[in-house]
Order: sequence, then C-alpha cells, then structure tokens
Amino acid sequence: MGSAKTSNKHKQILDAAATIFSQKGFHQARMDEIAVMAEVAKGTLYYNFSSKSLLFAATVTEGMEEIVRKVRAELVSDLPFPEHFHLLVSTIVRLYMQHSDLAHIIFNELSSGIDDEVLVEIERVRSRFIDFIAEMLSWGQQKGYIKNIDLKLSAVALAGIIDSVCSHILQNPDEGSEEKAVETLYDILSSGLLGG
Amino acid sequence: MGSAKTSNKHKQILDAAATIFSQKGFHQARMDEIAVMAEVAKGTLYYNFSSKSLLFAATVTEGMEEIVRKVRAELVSDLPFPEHFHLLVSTIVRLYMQHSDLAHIIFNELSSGIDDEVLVEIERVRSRFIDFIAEMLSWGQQKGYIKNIDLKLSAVALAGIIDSVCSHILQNPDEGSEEKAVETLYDILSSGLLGG
Amino acid sequence: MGSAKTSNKHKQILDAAATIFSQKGFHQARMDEIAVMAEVAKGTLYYNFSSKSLLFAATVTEGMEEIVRKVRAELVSDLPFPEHFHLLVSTIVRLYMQHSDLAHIIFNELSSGIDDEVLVEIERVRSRFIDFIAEMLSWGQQKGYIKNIDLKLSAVALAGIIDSVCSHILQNPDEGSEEKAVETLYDILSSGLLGG
Amino acid sequence: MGSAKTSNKHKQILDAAATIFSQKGFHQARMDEIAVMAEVAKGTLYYNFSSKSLLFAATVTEGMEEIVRKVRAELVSDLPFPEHFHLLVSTIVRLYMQHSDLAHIIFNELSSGIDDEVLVEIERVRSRFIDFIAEMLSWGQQKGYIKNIDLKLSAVALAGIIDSVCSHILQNPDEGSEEKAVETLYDILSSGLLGG
DNA sequence: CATGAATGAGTCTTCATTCAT
DNA sequence: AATGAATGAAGACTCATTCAT
Repeated sequence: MGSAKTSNKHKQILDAAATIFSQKGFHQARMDEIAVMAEVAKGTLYYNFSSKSLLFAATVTEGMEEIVRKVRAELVSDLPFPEHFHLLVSTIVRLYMQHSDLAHIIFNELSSGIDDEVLVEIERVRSRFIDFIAEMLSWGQQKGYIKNIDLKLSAVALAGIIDSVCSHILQNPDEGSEEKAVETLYDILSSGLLGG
Repeated sequence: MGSAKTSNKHKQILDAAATIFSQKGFHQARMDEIAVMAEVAKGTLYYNFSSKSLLFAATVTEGMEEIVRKVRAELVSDLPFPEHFHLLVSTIVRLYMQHSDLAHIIFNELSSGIDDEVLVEIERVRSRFIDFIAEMLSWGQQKGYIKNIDLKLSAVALAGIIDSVCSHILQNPDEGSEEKAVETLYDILSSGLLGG
Repeated sequence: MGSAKTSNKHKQILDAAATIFSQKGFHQARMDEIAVMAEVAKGTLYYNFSSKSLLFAATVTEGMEEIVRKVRAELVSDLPFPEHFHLLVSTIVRLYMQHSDLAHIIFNELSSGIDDEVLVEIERVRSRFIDFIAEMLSWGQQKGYIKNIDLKLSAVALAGIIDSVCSHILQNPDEGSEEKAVETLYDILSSGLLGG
Repeated sequence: MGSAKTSNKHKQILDAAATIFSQKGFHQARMDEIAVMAEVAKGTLYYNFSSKSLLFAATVTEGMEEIVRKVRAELVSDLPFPEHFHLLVSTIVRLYMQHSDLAHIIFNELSSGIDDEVLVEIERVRSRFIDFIAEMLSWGQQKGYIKNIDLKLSAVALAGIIDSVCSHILQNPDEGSEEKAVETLYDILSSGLLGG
C-alpha cells in the first residue's frame, strides 16, 4: 500500500468541496474555505484540481455517479411494477435527503458563470440521471403499467417534482416528514391530483 | 406628481435588472451592466436602490406580483373544475415561458449569498405564489374534484413540476413545444403516470 | 476648467508606471507599487487602464511618441549633412540618457510574457522609430553623403550601437561621459573603426 | 568517476534550461517546464542546482564560456588585420545566430529581479566577452589598423551593433540573410556610414 | 541520488459602493 | 435628481521551494 492509496488528500478535498459548494453554491464558495475544511493548503487544491470550475465538476460528477449507482443497486427487485415504482420514488427521495448537498448543486446552480466546458460536463451527468429514470419508465410502459406519454418529459417532470418537494421539506422541516413527502409524491404520480 | 411618476429611470432600471438578473443570476449580474442597459449612470442605480440586493428584491417582487396578478385575472372563469384546472396549468406555463427570466430567478437563485433580509422578502413572495396555488386547489377540493391530499405540498409539487418541464423545453427547444408540455403536465397532474 | 483637465490621475499613473516599469521591467513591476507611487488606489489603476499589459503599452507608446516628437523637433536644421548627422547622434544619445527608463523598457523587455496584442503595439512603435532613422539616412543618401548600404539594417544598427553604448555608460558611470560616448559613436558611424 | 561524469542529468537540465530560458527569459521560464523538458523530476532540479537563479547563472556561464572558447579557436589565424577583423565579425555573427538562445539571454535579461549575486556573476561573464573583443581591437590598434579610439567603448559598440542586427534578422527572417548582415556590419564598422 | 506531492506567500484582477460635483 | 471617477476589500490562481520517502 502507498501506491494503492493515491493520496487521501484528493478525497479530503472532494468531501470538503461537496459540503461547501452545497452550502453556498458555486459562486459563493471560496477556495480558501474549502482548503481550510479539507485541512490542506490552498496550493494543494490546485495541485489536485486545476481550477475551481474543475473541482466543482469533479465534485458533482463523482457525487452524482455514486448516487445513480446506489439507486440502481437498490432497485434490483422483482416486485410488481407499482411497488417497484413506489420504491423508485422513495429511494430517490431518501437519497436526495441524504445527499441534499449535491442535489442542491445540481438543481440550483446550473446557471451561468461556470466554464462552458464544465457546464456541459455537468449537464451530461444530469442528463444521464434523467435517462436512467426514463429508462425505468420505459420498462414500466412496456409492461403496460405506464400510460402512453412522453417519457423524456415525464422523467424531467419526475425529477422536478421530487426536487421541489424535497427542497421544500428541507427548508421547512416542520411542514412535513420524508414519509409524508413520499406518499404525496406517489399519490400524485400514480393517480394524479384529480379524482377526489 | 412625484409619487405617481417616480422618475421613469426607476422603471428603466427595473427592466434592465430583470433582464440581466435572469440572464446571469444574482451573483453573476454586474451593476455596471445593469446601468449600461438601463442607460443611466451607475450612481443612479444607487440613488434609486440602495444596494444590489435590494434592487434584486425589488425586481423579483414587482415582477412576481405582476405575474400573480395576471394569473388571477385570467382565471376568473366559471368553467367546471377540470377545465379550470387545465386553464390554471396552461396559464402558468404560458406566463412562465413569457417571463422565463423571473421564473428562472425565483426557481434557481434562492441559494445563499444574498442578504438574509432580502432572501426572506423573496421567500415571502414565492410563498404567496404557492399559497395562491394551494388556495385554488383547496377550492377544487371543496368542490370534490381534488382528492384528499396535503394541499401545501401539492402546490409545491405543482410549481416544481411546471418549473422543471418548462425549464427543460426552454433549454432544449427542439424536444418539445409548449402545447406538448401543457398536455404532459395536465396528463400527469390530472390522472397520474400510472394507468396504462 | 474641470472638463478640460481630464483627471490628472491618468498622468500620475503613467508617470509612476514609467518609473517602475523601467526600474524593474514588465514582469517584476507590481501594480501595487505603481499605485502607491502614483498615489492612487489600486482600483484606480484598473479604472484607467484595464490591465497591466495595457498600462505597459500605454506607457511605452506615449513615452516613445514624445521622444520621437522631440528628436524631430530638434532636427529641424539647415546644417550640412555631416553636421546634421552628428546632431542626430547627439540628440538621440541625450534623449536616451534623459529617458533611459523608456529606452531600457523598449530595448530590454520585448521578450515574451506580454499579451501578443500589446507586444505588437509596442513593436509597431519601435518600428516607427527605426523607420524615422532610416528616413533620415535615406535623405542623406540622396544627397550623396551616405554610401550605398541597406538603410533599414543600418537604422537598426544605429539604434543598437547607441543603445549598447548608452546602456554601458549608464551602468558604468565612471567609464565615460555622455560627450565621450557621442564622439566615439560618431567616430565609428562616420568613418568606421578602421583607418588608423 | 563521479566528478568527471557528474550524472548526465546535470547536462540534461542545463540543456533544457538553456532552451527554456532563451525562449521565455528568466522571469517567464518555469521550473516545471524545465524539469519536463529535461525529463527529470522537479526535485532533481533542486538537487543539482539550489535555486532558479543559480540554474540561470550556470546556464549562462557555461554557455558563454563555450562560445568564447569557440570564437578564440576560430580566430587563430595569421591573416592580415582587415581580413582578421572581417573574420571576427562573421564568426561572432555566426555563433550569435547558432546560439541565439544565449545571446538573447545575455543581451535582453540583465534587468532586475535576479539575485544580485547572480547578476554580478553574469555581468562578469559578459564583461569577459567584451574584454576579449577589446583585446582583439587593441591588438589591431598596436598594428596600426585601428584608429585612436576608446577600445572598451568600441568593444561595447561592436557587441551592441552585432546584437541589434542579428536580433533583427532573427525576428524578420525575410528582411535579410546572415551574409547580408555580416557585410553591412563590416561595411559600417570598417569605414563608417559616411563616404558615399 | 531521485522523486513529486504539498506548501503558502505573493499577484493580478473584479466589483459593489461612495461622494464630490 | 443624476453622475462617474475613485476606492479597497476580497478572491482565484501561480510557482519557487521543501521534504518525506
């Protein structure tokens, strides 16, 4: 070991970056602050990631990939589609709440001011997440469980509705629990708002 | 005169601010740029609004109030609830697309870095919009059209799902038209995804 | 007055810049130092000149133009060519010694590290100086005083020989006076080294 | 062995340093870049040369000594002085063009920003080169070929005129060949500009 | 001998804000 | 009411140098 453990500074930095970026957003995050939290010198940040933008990209990419991996892992089930769909929603909600940092980044800071190159990279990651959801819906559609509807837009809608509800209960912790959120979301998504 | 026609510079500035803030977001927007677009000197910005944060707050507040006013105006109808609900969705979508600037601001830049005082003000405006939707849903619920569901969370979900879909088609103009967006959204919201 | 005197800060900065740039060269000069010497805030530097490179370019350009103007002014004479040529040499030497700052900059810091755009601008100024000398030599050639020789190369040679000798006596003040330099240079340039 | 073959890394570094320093000048040269070109680790640079300044000094010193050695070697001739002088000029020009790297360094980067100690060392080397030329002129003067003129200043002038002309044709390859440069220089130096 | 990850002092540059006019 | 020159605090990034291995 030694060559196997490629400097844990790398990971320290990414962890600190995820925390700071999610707390403050890209533009308000300060490299100094990240360095302090990572317990490395500022130069070390730049030795490992050549710019703030690239550090941001790495943070988002690695974090997002981990989340998608986790969702996939948990969804390996033989449940009937409705239960499977419920599991999808609840899993995404749970992971969103756990990694609200990253979620926040991805859903709230795709605006301008970041290197185009990096923006494209992040958009690519986000797109892969949407595609993953669309793929799942497609599978349900083939089984006859999902109505005839635009899958890409539906996936986008699914991501958006989960984002807004989770964001809301994170910011207003008193107004609702995770369970309630999952039920409301499943309710809406499975049978719509109408139908009292 | 005086309070009625508070110098038209005031309006010029707000218009320019809306454009710039929406294009770049709060942190990336530059006071210089706003001044140039408003065709006033930079000092005039500060003569009319004492800080960047306050200018932002004014921009969002005034813009938002105008939108809510418009939605309210268009929804004065005696249609049966389902049609009324469809009208709600299509109206919000249309106004979102028209004022994507503001929508973008409100949905994407509520993160940190802004004076708490201002943040609270904006949150208050946003909240009023959510409440307006919830109120509409409540009315539908009383009429027996909306199922027994948490109205606040549902309103949040409604705003979120519209935001994500509209954002998506704005960024990918080729992947869908406004009409398709409205139909997909109404489809999901009225009867859910399930039920193929 | 007021609008006529376009802020003397501009000139203060250029003067300070000329001094610092000539003492330390482009890369070693610090904007802070220039600001302090110009008795303005650092921001004022950037308000007047948008970058270090551009400040450098302005310094060199304005200084150089002043020198060329002076040389031209002093050379308006009806002397016979040999005396005229002697005057040319002595004038250039005198101005070089007076503005050794700028001379140093122009002859010693045309190396890399500066924005290409700026480098080109400076090269253009330098070129104009060379052309001015060549023009003078051409005039002498037409009068039959200058031998049949490449005028551009001769102008370059003239500038180079003056530069090296002036540089030398500036760095070794004990080894020669300005008068001696002028005589040696005139001696070499008028009748060559050979011919003892 | 050991002192004779001080690790060939030593030479690799000096070669790379000569290239980089001459391309970019002292201040713009980066130790990283030199290390990469020398194909050694950055630490190895510091193992062999304790600082950037010292590496620069070593580069200049060793290179310069090699050049002076070569000039001396080629000038061992029994030619009559005029031909000998012509040979001196053409040899210096040829070596200048061959080692334009070093020439550039020596003539263009004697400004500030380098350790005084190192600056003095380099000035010493430069001085030795001037003295070598002066010595040659002195020899010609004794033979009655060189007029009664300040030899040190003349040597400085000779170096300067060669530098400027060579620099010029290096930067404007189309405006003149090496041969033309030699002839122009010899023309000026042997019989002056005047005398059409 | 050789390495390269780590360091942090030092720089340029940006931009909200002020204030004399 | 309006201006815009001036400010200076704050932040991203560079790079010579060190040192544990």
